[in-house]
Amino acid sequence: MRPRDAAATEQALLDAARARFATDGFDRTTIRAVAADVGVDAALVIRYFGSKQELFTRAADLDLGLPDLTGVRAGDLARVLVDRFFAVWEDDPTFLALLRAATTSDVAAAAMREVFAAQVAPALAAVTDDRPAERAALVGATVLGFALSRYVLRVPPLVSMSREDAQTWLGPTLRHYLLD
Amino acid sequence: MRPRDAAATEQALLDAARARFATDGFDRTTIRAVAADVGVDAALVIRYFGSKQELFTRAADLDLGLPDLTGVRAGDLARVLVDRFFAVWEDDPTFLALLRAATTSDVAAAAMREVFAAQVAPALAAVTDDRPAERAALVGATVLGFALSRYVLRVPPLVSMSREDAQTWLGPTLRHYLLD
DNA sequence: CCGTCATGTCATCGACCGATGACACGAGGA
DNA sequence: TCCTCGTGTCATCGGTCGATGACATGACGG
Repeated sequence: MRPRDAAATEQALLDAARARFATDGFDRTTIRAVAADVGVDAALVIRYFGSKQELFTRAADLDLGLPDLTGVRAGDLARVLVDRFFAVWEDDPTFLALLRAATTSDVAAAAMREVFAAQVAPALAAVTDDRPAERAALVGATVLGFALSRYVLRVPPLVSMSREDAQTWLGPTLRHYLLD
Repeated sequence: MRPRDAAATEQALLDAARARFATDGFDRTTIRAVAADVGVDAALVIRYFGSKQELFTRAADLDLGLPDLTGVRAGDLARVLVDRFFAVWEDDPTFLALLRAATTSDVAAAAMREVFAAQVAPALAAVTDDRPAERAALVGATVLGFALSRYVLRVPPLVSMSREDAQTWLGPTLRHYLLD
């Protein structure tokens, strides 16, 4: 029996929503399904979050956890970034939810740009001061393209690629965008 | 007054559907809207294509027009590929429609994989015979990430990037994936 | 033991969508 | 001229969704 605990219920709804948004995208995710996953009535979701859009905004709040790259040696950059990549994409459905939603929702696309502007660009600015926004965007595009192909499109050679191989392939690309 | 020409009407519906799918994605595109764009009744769309899914499949049939890369010098590879990139993404809404749909539809994702397998991989196999599938997938991921960031997410530094700059940035990456 | 309020449910609304089948129109041939 | 058939329309169905507001329930304090 679920205890009558609003905070816990709200958290459970956010978790369920993240999972649904990640696998189904924004449009195909229904408030009814999220509520059913948690075992409550759909009306409760609206009561807590006001609207489906607001539920998404709350569920897709994202922290990439990028470390301070100041002083990281050039040779270690790729390893650090690719490690973060796998942590963010494989251990947490949030980014996948955001990506799936961003292709059909302006609000989600704006949220994604905000992640770049607030987290990626500042972190990478510690590595270079030549056209940092452009370089950060290219790194972002690289990461998104790899994630899209591997986790969404499921292109076979990328699905089965080991983390080490990913490191080996992506490393020189990331270094090129950041340092060349 | 539209002449009563089934073939022309069907073609107009396919064009309108491509445009709608490209901007709105699969779910938000309605048969009613496509029909209204052409000026016919929604029932006619169903009569011609059977279902919305089938309409999409017909509309998203895609030809990348990749040239034969045999004998293209390494220094020219990037230019050729980036040229094709812009032709495919900026002059034709088909790929954008496929990309938007692929993030929320297994059928569209499968269609995208098919494009890789049938067009990208064979074309790039002419350049290398060391792990060609892996290399082609990485090139594809690069291209998709750039397109996603530029045309869908509209990340500012990429939106305003000139073709020449795109060439300069992406060139070494593509060469790395194809030749290193 | 009772009342209150937070927590959660139920019934329902209005809108929209994909799809169906019957019907209208109009050009071209017998 | 009239009939036929290709082309397109109309009315409608069944279903789903987000959202709303009234109502139920149960824990906790007095």
